Amino acid sequence: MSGKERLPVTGAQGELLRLVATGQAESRADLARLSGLAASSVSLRVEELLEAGLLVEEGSGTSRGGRRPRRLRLAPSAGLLAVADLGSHHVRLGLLDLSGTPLAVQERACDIAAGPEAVLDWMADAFDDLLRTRAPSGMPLRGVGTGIPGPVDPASGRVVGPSRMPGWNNYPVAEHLGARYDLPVLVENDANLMAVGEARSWPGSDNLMVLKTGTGIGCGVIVNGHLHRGRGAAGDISHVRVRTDPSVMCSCGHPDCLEAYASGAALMAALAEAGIVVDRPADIIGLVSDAVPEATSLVRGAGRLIGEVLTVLVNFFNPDVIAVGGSLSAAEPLIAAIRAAVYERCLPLATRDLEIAPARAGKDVALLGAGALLLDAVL
Amino acid sequence: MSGKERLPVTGAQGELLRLVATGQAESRADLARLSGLAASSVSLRVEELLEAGLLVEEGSGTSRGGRRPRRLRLAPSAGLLAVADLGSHHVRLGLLDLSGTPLAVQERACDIAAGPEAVLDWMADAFDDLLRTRAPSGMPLRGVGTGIPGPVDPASGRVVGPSRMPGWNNYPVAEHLGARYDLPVLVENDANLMAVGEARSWPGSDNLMVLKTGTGIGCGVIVNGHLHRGRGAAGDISHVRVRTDPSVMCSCGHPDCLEAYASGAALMAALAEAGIVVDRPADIIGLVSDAVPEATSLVRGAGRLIGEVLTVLVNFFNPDVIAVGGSLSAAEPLIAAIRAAVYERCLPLATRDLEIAPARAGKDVALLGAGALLLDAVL
DNA sequence: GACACTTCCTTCGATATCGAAGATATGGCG
DNA sequence: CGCCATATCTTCGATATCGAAGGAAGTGTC
Repeated sequence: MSGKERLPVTGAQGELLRLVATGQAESRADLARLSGLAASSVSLRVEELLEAGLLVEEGSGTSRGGRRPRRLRLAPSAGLLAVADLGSHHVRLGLLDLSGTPLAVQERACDIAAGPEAVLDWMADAFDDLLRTRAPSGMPLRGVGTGIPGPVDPASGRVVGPSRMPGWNNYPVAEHLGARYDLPVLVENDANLMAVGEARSWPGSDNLMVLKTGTGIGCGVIVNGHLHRGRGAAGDISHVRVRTDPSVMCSCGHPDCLEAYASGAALMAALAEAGIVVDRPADIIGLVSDAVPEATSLVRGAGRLIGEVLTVLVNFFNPDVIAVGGSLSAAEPLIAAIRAAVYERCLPLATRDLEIAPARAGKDVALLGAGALLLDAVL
Repeated sequence: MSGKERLPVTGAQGELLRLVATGQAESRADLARLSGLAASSVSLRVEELLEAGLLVEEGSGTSRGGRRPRRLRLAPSAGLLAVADLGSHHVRLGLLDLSGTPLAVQERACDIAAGPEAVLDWMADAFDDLLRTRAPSGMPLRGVGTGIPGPVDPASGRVVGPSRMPGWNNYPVAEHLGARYDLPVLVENDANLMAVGEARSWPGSDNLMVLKTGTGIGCGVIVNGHLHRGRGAAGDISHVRVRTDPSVMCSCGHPDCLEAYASGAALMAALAEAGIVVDRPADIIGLVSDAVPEATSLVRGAGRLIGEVLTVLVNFFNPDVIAVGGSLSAAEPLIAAIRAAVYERCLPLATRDLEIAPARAGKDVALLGAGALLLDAVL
């Protein structure tokens, strides 16, 4: 994160604007309740925001037994956020309004191995392209953010020791983007962005684990409503040792990592050994739907291993929700096996109200997450 | 937690008083920096607190290159907290001033199996006794708190499904104490209190795991400077399945729990099989110091198992510090083995700045933790 | 020891927030 | 339909906070 606030708002105004943008508040009364400010102060600030053209009043909401609230919304002209989710072989790009609603999203092929400068410049060109062709004119860009498929040092916005991003190690991504856009810039691990985005689909739940099951196994953690970064690598579960019979060496140099057995890559390798060749982890879903026994059995085994790792974390962390996303999450046996392992082995107190479910937020989760985090930097 | 604020302080005053009480601030200038209030506002509030007799001005601090600050301290007459740490066979009782400094501490035998009403009434009698004999007269009691060796529902102050506290299940501890003292009452799991107390000895570290190695294995978690409770059972690591050869059934009904191998109770049982009989887990320390090979080997094995469980949690949670306390923590091989396992197996990013060390805060940690949490309810 | 510089704390007018009271709009009920 | 209860929003005087300016009490330097 870098850059400065760009919106002409003072202290309390930003707080109010954020509450409206995130959809938590729809009226002055909501704002008073959520912000803790007096109703009269809210009215004054809202008045200023209306005059500044950042908020608009639009019709009225539903009555809660008394006078109907006058509904407040973010002005469409308040601005845009440009966000991306960088994967190993493709990137998802989007324009969001300040409330985090996507105005335009597209997916393009992109080889991350081309190196940081090429990829980031290409990404920025793609942003400019989107802005030119898909954005209503006169809407200012307020922030830029991207997800990275590897560890990111949140303070510096650098990539730190990525395993599958040759040439990116220690590259100052935020700085590079900041040089092109004089705006708040967000650089964050992709699983973390997914967690932030997914968390918005679980109102009322403040502690979540969000799994990303694809080629690898990622995980983002929301504690008390906020992304937990630890020292920058928090949420990793893929290099945990699992209990298995044959010993397999993981690319990280340790034996028997979860990733070496339960990741999409590992499943594809195992299928290939059985003579079934697929291109992408997502193709495994089709095999499972078609009831190909090898695939189903492998997926179930992966779920069991993931579940066993989760037992430790569920006892320790006591989340409200474990949301399973990523390309493998559509496989029902996967989630079923995870549930079985967790519910069997964990403390009753820890699983009493625990929900283990497929992710709800759809393909744009990471973009939504980037938008949510960027909003904090912009307001 | 229940009861109301008792101190006659309004909003900002409480915040300032807390900063002084916790030792974070010693002067008006400190208060201004830490509270975010303007220096002028701080002066006004401090003036009121001085007049109310809650703060006193006492000499001057050391210069930081300019005028020396006028040192502020909590008035001794501001009040007292009565805190206890209930164990299976003994209880530690203390009186603290509002800054959390112990004025009197004592340990008494006490059988928790006598049931909640008997134990709690006995505890309250002991508090009254301490107040009568050890407290300067005229110092009002401001809050009461106790640690419980089992899970506590933080909202209701009830014990929930304890394993070694017959008769306590679902008992409303906070309510019972609240009926006797019309004051803020705190009831919390003992490992959690220990974590809160220990965290104060690690300034600058916001994410900690604090282990309590004794008869059982407890763990408290501090995330972002605050105790993480999850749904009430967070921090449990004792019923995690470990990789061992012979299968042993744990009292919880599952095979191969960490507790069944690495707890003080398990070590004592294993020593007994080798013909070495000890009374308490703490006695094992002596055996290790005397280089009794069976003891050393067992302790090292326990450390390795604990360390293996911690690898998962370190990768996931990325703490700054793992502090190891409890009666077994004085055994050097235990911590050495934990360190070895964690540093060998965890991601470099997660262990880069991780400190694994014996707990620093001494025997009164839990009492200090209770004081720290109570302070939030009192101010 | 005079001087510049730093930090601490207070004074005082400007500004932001509060809270009680009232104005406005709505649903429910006899 | 009239009236009450409820909720939303505004008005306005009281209060709390701020911030700039300045006084007080140090340190360090020549």
